[in-house]
Amino acid sequence: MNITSKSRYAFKIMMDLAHHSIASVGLLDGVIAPSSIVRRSDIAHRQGIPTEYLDQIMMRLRAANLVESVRGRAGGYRLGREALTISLWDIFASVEDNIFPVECVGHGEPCGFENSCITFGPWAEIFDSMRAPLIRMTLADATDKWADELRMSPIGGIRECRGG
Amino acid sequence: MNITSKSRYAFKIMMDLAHHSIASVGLLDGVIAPSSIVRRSDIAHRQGIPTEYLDQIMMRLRAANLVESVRGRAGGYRLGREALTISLWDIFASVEDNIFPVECVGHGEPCGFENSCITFGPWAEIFDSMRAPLIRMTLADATDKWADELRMSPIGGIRECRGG
DNA sequence: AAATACATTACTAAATCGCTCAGGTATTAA
DNA sequence: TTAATACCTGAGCGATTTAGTAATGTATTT
Repeated sequence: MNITSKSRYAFKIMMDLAHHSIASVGLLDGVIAPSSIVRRSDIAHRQGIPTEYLDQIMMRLRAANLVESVRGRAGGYRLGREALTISLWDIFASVEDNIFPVECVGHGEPCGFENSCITFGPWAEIFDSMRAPLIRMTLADATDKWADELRMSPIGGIRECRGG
Repeated sequence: MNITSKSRYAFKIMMDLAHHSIASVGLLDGVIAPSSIVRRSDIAHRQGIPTEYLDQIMMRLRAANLVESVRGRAGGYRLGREALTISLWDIFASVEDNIFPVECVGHGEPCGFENSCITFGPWAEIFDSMRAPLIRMTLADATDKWADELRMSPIGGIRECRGG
């Protein structure tokens, strides 16, 4: 399962958006207000992502309907649907080019050696079992479980953190 | 979880050795005969791995005690311990340089932004949950479950299969 | 119309991957 | 003893991918 910086950044972006969606929920009793729009430059600054690189990642997230964009002067981004319905697999798969490092799994292109390859059978099960927890864990899970860590300062941020 | 061709080859190698270990089991009633020694050139030929590249992978597998080598004219390799005690995680981790694509997980080196990083918490759980099935699945599981696919012709093999 | 946002394509330096090459050491059958 | 065959090690290299820049264009709002 190939997870590159695109996935790391995409995850940060979605967590940032989810955090700001939460902040705008429940303004009226029982009413979910529309998620507030977050400027891309704010996300880029807070999460330490080069703005132009963030654009490329946003393009993919948008193509997968994971985010919605609002153009114009007061534009920005918001979540494309509820955080509860967005899995980490959705996020990673939408931005990675080759999330399956084994050709015979995923693309569906037969390599022609299915019957003689000693490891053809196992790989499908291996990736299924690795993908399962990613499908199970949602963006809402992540924001809820690590809510304490979501205290993002409006300025500053975490530019130098190359990990998460 | 980075899985490159080193893992793919290593998996093939271990499956090949496991298959030939099985073949030498039970020669005497209730007695496990020592695993037969498999020549590296045979493995390379059967599994379609460049011999010199196989050497490098074998070096790592040996360092992790996943294989034993026997030097000399009739030398070769055999499993370092029972297939039942070798997990896929053991195999992949032994040959991959950067199996964790996120720096703050695995190496234990703090990046210094643990308290402000929005995704620091989730990554540890994500990788734990992806690693778990790899730890759970053993080489013996793979050989048992896909025993039908283990009919390896002594000559020929599966050189061209780039996937598994 | 100016400001600010998003959209898109092309390009590139650096790192990694997959593999080759060259040479070495150890062991044993004959 | 010696030839044969195995394993061991490090350097190097082209192709690919990654991560990020740059330049330019389009859309919307104040």
